[in-house]
Amino acid sequence: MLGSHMEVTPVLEPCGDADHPDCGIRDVLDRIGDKWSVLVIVELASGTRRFRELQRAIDGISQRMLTLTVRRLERDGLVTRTVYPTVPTQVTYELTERGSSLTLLVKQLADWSLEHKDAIGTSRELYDLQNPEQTIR
Amino acid sequence: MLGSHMEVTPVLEPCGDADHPDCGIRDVLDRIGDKWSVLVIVELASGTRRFRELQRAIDGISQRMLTLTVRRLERDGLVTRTVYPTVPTQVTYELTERGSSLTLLVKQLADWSLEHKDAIGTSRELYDLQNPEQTIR
DNA sequence: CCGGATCCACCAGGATACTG
DNA sequence: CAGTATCCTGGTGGATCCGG
Repeated sequence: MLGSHMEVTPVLEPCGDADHPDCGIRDVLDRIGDKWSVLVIVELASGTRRFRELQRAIDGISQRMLTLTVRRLERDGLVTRTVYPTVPTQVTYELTERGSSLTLLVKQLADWSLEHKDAIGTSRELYDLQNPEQTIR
Repeated sequence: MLGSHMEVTPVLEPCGDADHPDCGIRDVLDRIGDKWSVLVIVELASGTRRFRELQRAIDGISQRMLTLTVRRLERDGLVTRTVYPTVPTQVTYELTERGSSLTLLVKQLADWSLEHKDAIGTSRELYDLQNPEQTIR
């Protein structure tokens, strides 16, 4: 304990430097940090959905991005894709158990956000007021 | 309960559509879903850090991105920035209480990732094997 | 040491048209 | 209905140089 600065309770392991190149956090964020993945997961958390149902449920998502998003989730084993040989084609998506375990995390995120949303908004207004002509955003 | 498909326990509220435009999850992800924010938060979770210390601790981050990242965190009230009128300038960054509350979330993310990392890797290999010539990633 | 200012490359993601 | 194929643009982030 001869360090030059105060250390606090190390709830988190160091990561991100050359010695500890990967604490795993970036993995999750690369998976759910994109624009649509969480919304798909949230929707599927309510039950099995067809392609069109997902697209209608998620406002603003393009056909292309829904396809890409759902493919990646399938590749990671977070959702299953079931094709029924009907005509026209019918495809359903469902969370796997692994995917369901993610919904718990997502709920934590949502709770934290709702809890601090207002305060953060206030902080931003104050910051922008005290720092005019800033390009931060 | 006359719906056409099975519903599961609604641990998560619906969100993302026009009726429920915002469940708040995107807010958090816009804040910590970027390339560097979490790493900065993780590093600051161990204690106060100077600008150079942060840059050395976080492998690969450019000066510009560290500045931008830390500014955004400051704007949101997640870190405090303290300037000491020495020469050359000395600046320290520290997590606020709000920022510290985020480290709990980040830890959940890291735990989930480490727990499922291997299985996801296996799923991907299997998927890529069964679906050659794919542009998914 | 701590940045700000510029320039630039890349790619996530939108729009559109077409197919089984 | 459930995609695939193309084209195109805005923004993220890297590299570099400069200044207090």
